Amino acid sequence: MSDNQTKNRVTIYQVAHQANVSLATVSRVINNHPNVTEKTRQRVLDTIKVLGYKPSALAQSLAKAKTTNVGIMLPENSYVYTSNMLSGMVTVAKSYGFRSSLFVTKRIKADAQSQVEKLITSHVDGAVIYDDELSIEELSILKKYEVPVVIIGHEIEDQFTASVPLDFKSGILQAVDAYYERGGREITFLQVDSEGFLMDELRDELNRHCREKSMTFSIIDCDDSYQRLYMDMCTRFRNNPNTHGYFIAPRDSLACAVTNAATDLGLKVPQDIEVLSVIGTKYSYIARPQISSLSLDMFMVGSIAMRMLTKFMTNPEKLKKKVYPLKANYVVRGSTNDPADPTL
Amino acid sequence: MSDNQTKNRVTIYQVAHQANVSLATVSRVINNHPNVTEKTRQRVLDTIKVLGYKPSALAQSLAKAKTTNVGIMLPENSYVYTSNMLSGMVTVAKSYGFRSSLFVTKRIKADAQSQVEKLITSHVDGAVIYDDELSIEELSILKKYEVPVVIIGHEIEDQFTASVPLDFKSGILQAVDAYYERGGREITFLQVDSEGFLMDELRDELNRHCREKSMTFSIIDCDDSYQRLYMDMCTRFRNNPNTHGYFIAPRDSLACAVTNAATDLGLKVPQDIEVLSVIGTKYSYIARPQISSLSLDMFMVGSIAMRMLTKFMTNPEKLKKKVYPLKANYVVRGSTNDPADPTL
DNA sequence: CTGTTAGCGCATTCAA
DNA sequence: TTGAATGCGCTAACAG
Repeated sequence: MSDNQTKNRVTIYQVAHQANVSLATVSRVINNHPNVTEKTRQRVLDTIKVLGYKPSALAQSLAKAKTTNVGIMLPENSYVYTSNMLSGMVTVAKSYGFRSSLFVTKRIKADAQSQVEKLITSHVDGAVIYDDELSIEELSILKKYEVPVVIIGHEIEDQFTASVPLDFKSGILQAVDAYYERGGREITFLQVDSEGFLMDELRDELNRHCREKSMTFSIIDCDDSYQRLYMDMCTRFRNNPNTHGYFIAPRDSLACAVTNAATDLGLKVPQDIEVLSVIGTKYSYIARPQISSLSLDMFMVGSIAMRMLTKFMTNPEKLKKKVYPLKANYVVRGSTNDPADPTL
Repeated sequence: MSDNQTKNRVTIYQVAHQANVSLATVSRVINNHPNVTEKTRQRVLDTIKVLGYKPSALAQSLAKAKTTNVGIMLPENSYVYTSNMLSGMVTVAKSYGFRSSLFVTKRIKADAQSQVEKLITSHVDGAVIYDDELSIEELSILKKYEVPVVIIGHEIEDQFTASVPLDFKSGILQAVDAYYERGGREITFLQVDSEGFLMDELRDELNRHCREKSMTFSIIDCDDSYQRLYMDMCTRFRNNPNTHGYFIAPRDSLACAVTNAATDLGLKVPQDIEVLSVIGTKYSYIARPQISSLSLDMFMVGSIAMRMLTKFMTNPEKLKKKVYPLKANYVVRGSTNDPADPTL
């Protein structure tokens, strides 16, 4: 089976021979070059069909020094929002005629780096990267190979790098300030091990902000698992029946772990405790109580990033805005005490 | 930018020249061939490092007629369970040294076919396919190119095809029978437009089964959207305040649309209506009330399929079981009236 | 142990 | 309009 690629693959030579033309002509037909008689073009097209010839993207890429292949780099753990993002990227890439190669990275720097190398050896024409572990250094390898890259999450910009920074910060601060306004002083941040530095930055910023306003800011370290967090919160609430405060969870499922644990132990949400999910998905409004969250359509984020990349690859000078910041909106739902949002 | 691949790419020639050896020797070093002096090996390794040489997977693949590239084919719409499956596939592929190319298909036959062609032109060494639109015919093209394929969802087996059939049927029937035993007679099936024939088969089987037991079996056509289904169910329940019966939804989010609409309009779940989700994910137990569902770890499904593929590609005779059926377990939760499951 | 050579399948000059 | 020749970057015999 190791030779399955060659055994039965019809090559351009066979087509040429069968159609009584040179392989150059076949190549011209394949690539829609003008200088071919309609007659011979038809003949070639026919034998292509008869032989079931499919050009080898491999050989084409090698000869053209172009792959029509884009790389997509994502953290290994798959969440609803990353899969939405991925979906957006792949859909757009496909519509522009690009194939998508997926590179997943563990939350370890060495792995991220090795994936960047694979990106290079894979000869992708460009890449969209959403990976918190990757610093600018790692990405500089890519620059050397002059492969256009779009970074999601950070603001980076140079000759071969564009970016789609994501702003969750202002939305969070808005939510926290609203909480402060109505008298709240107690913030609890659920910290998952190595969520990436997007979330780390958020935590630090939040910490600073709370300090300024002299609110208490505590951190709960937790696993990235609904079940375990649910258990932990249950024991927590059981040991401390009059818990109150404002809980901030990185994602819907973890936010639900908090609301469910609270509800199941007789605490009222949002009367006793309030809960906010940083990255909201549709499960924000499917859950009961619905979760107040920051809303940003990650499918759209992925689409935009990939659209930027295609422009970047084919027409770099046309890409005016190399930085396209996106902001997540704070959407008030039932898990916080904010005055009801009239838009709901 | 169109020439970015060649411009700065260090080739094997440059390394050979710099290290004062022939390109064959460099190739040997790269591929860990034994017959190289430790001294020259080091010299080559050093200059590789200095020059920052990265072998071109493209040229390698062309020369070796092997790509170490696997194709993954999935429907375009991304659900939690497909992304879990994808995650499992990619993780395993990576651990075996394969890169993953993603091919997404619209729910249209022509598109599925064109993606199969891309699979061929892409020179993947093998592919895992989960796509309900693809019949055996379409897949036969792959056979001609002798590319090993693992199909998820259907039972197919021949020289170049293995499969991981998924059995949701027996679980569903078990649930429905239990409903029958406790006196229930009214089944309602939520049918999403072109969910694929996995779900279609299930519906037909269910219909037959209900007919046999003289239960009523009605179908509600609905969109693939939580929000719209929620609205539809709301008006339905409003117009019909004493609705009862057993609702079967294809996925958690749609099942939640039913339970939420019911609950929000004062109906009790599971006292008034019961709800079952066919493909259950963690949102089955995150939602309130929790959703009874068929449970099958799709990450595992993806992992298994990909592991089969790697065996299939490298050592086809070693793959004893070319069909590896997986069965989804019926897990009782709060949305149905089954006697409580002691395992919970 | 190392170098020479001939492809892999195709695009693209340059002649004809 | 077409064909012959060359090369993309690398591997794999085959010599030496």
